Amino acid sequence: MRITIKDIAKRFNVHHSTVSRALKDDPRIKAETRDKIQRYAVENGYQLNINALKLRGKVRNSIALIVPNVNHRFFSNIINHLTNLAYKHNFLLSIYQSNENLEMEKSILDKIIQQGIDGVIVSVSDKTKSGNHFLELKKRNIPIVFFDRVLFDVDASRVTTKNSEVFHLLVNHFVAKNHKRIAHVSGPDHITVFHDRNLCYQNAIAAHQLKYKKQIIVMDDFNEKAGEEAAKELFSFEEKPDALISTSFFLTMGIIKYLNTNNINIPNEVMVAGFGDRLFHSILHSSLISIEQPEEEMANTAFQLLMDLMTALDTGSSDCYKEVVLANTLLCE
Amino acid sequence: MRITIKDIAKRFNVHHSTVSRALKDDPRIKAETRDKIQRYAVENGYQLNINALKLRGKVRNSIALIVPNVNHRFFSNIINHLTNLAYKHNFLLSIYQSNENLEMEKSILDKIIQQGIDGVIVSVSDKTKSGNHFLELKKRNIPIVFFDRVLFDVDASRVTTKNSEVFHLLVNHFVAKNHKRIAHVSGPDHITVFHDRNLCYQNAIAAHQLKYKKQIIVMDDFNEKAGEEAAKELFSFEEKPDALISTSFFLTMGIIKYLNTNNINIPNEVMVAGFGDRLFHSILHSSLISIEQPEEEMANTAFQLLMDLMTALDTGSSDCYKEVVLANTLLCE
DNA sequence: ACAATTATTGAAAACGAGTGCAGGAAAAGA
DNA sequence: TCTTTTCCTGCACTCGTTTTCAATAATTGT
Repeated sequence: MRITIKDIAKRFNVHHSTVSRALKDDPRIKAETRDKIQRYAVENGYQLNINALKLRGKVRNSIALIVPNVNHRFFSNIINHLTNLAYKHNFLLSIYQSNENLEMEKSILDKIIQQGIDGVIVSVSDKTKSGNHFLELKKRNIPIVFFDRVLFDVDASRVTTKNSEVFHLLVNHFVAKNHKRIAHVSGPDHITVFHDRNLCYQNAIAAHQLKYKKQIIVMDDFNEKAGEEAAKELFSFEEKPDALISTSFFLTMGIIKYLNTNNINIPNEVMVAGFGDRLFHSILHSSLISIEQPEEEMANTAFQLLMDLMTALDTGSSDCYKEVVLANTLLCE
Repeated sequence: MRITIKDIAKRFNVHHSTVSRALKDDPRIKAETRDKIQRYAVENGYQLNINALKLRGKVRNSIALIVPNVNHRFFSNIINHLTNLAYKHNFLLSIYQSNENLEMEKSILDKIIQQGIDGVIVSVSDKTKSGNHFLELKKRNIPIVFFDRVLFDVDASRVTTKNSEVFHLLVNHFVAKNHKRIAHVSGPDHITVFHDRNLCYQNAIAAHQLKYKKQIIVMDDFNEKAGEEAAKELFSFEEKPDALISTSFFLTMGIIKYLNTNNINIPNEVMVAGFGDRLFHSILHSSLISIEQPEEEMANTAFQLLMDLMTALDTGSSDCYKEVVLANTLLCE
């Protein structure tokens, strides 16, 4: 069974407060007493009960990371970096997956509040349109950092990426190769990342004065099947595209699958650019163009912003929410 | 700030024990009192402090899942299923990533013990050779279920898969197509899953009385680069293989990349089978053979075994550790 | 030798919630 | 009217740890 400070106290016929002090190297405790208590504690695998500390509000060492799905290179990269950061700073990073499900997201929030989490880094599900359920965190002064898919109706820090340059470069690249019928497979506007990408697509097309403008918005699951169907739809049009931009990795998978099975040549008949995963892209097809998100920088920023919010809590300063916008980059061959 | 039971008590000039009972629908509390307290609690977003309960040992609702890396289809599938199961059973599933790092694994265990986790489902890192650091969990009566990569020197339940049939079928399949120089790219024996696969490879080769037997054991990171190098080594031999079995997804990626860049035709020159991911395999190359692990069944089993261990704790029964071995399956087009 | 200081430890309250037991008030029974 | 029951609520302790304050013992200074 779990050994407590009182067990140790009983063992040496001292008061448990003495043990508490001995274990914390309090100079007031006699060296002899301190040493024997510390030795005994180590030998018997004493671990303090953090619930007792949290009850007294004396500890801040746990961070929750909530993502829609770990099964996604962008998020798993973020997880890798944040895991390392947390380890380095001696925090415990607990990861939660909302499964793109609003009810699950709410349930996770409820439960981590109960557990007494000290800070939250979150990318919301695609069903999340308002941030009401995040207000419970605010009430309890639990700092929030949104990243990638963010909400604007909650006081919190935010890290996002912008695509204005990247879409311009991309369209430039296509046009230079004489591919001017550029289509866009994306997600609905209420998800912030897609909002930006959709807008940037429109702008880039307009800036180059292209007539062709076709956008498929996938509403439900951004999976491989949806990608296949989006491609199918695009190639059922009279004017078929000769360039594709896909804003989600699994959609890209489906698109590639459709193109392969229908013997549509990449990149001669159609050039393809996708958000997501350089590695897979390079294995899948050498001429696939990648739009890369700066995951490491995002993770670093998100972590730093959370630390800032936490120290702001301690020092009592307020109005310390920050917004950081990073730029995505283009990677053609 | 966080509202407590005592705040509510003060508001209505009652004792906090009355509030506690009112919130739990204790029939002894007058309906009128109960209702107004409950209403007030809801309106003010009262959430009980689970640390107070855990301190008294009155609650069991949190499970930790520790995996080497979420960035792996097998593990992310396990995560998906376990997340759903936990949600259904009203548990909080916290996911931790050890980054294939023993020190991190230890640090995670330390911290989740502190947090007061109630049960652990774990697949150990590739650096983990002994289970000493899991004994701290045992001391505290925290039940453990190992899955996939398991340890045998710790009292715990275990879920694994076996490959004896699957390797026989696979070699059969290769031989039937007249591919008899079958090589194996795998990991070191101290990782249980690779131990089984290596053994099954040897057995299957022996059973078919094939002379060709070449095994590349990747020791460090099972990443794409290692796969590329393994393939390079295999094809530097005088007797080149005409069939490959890869036991890790990222190794397969690297192998495919090597084959593609060196214009070695799949499946004519070399047939390839890989553990991992049917979806990616099918996109990568139509003739890729997949060895599929029953993730959903594993997740279900692991969860059930953990529940069993927990109820065993409550009822005081002991010696309830179980071992479940599931079978992997072959998927050739 | 007596006061003043220092070294060392103990006692008790606090954090939030649950619960057995006690007790007062109101309602029912005699 | 008096007793008994029922209803409702309060008290006090518990969990593990920290921390302020008090208290004793030992040591130093004069």
